[in-house]
Amino acid sequence: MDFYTLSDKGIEEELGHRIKALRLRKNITQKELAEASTLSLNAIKSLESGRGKLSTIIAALRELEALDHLDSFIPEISISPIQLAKMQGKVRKRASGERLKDQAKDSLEW
Amino acid sequence: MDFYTLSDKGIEEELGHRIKALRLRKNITQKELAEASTLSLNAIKSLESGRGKLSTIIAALRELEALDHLDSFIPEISISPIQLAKMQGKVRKRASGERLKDQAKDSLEW
DNA sequence: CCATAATAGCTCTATATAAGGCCTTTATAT
DNA sequence: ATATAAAGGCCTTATATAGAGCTATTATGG
Repeated sequence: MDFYTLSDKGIEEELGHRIKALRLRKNITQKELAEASTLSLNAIKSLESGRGKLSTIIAALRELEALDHLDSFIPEISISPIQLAKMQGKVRKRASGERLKDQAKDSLEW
Repeated sequence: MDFYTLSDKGIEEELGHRIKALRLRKNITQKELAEASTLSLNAIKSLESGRGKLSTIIAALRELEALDHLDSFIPEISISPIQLAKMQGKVRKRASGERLKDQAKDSLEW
């Protein structure tokens, strides 16, 4: 699925549906998931409709045995050898240099 | 990385760091990211320290051109042919049947 | 078709995040 | 080494989620 074609709200709903699907795959109720993850029933309901905090999502995914998906969610950034050489092995901790105009931020060399 | 070895808080921090790395890869400041995603500077700071709402994460990832990662975050569930046959082609909308005891929820046939 | 349990949908209160501002710390360019 | 700006931290107010409880709807098993 291409998330770029969806609105933010659309993405939230899609992710909520997927969390619900994970729960149904294990055939457990919202109430059971809530108790197992020490979240409220309301938090689970909200999560499955696409709303919630990161901490809530993580607690639920742990019970659903789906934490491993988080790794590909926001992958570790690999720094290219070229950049590493340019930086003389030092890792950048802040954005710096001339601030770019809106358009120019795409297609950066790395 | 194996998230199951981390605490919920540890996972939150790791994801925050990764979002920060995504931003630095584009060499944009927290302020620029905030303005581009119509979020507050505070929301970006919180996000990079591991706190935030799902809607905030999505808005930020859109600007960071990392929305595609969300697809593997919580993947669509594939229903096994065996289960589909058992259900006579009907998709389950609720958990049902005997409620299982805590332990028995693992290793479900699907 | 019926009984029942799962879940959706609401209210109210408590708590956390979001927004905006200000000050301090520190990475980076010169 | 220094000037500067990015980023961290803290404060206040607004807003959204979390928690608890209740009723209404509806999928599911019998």
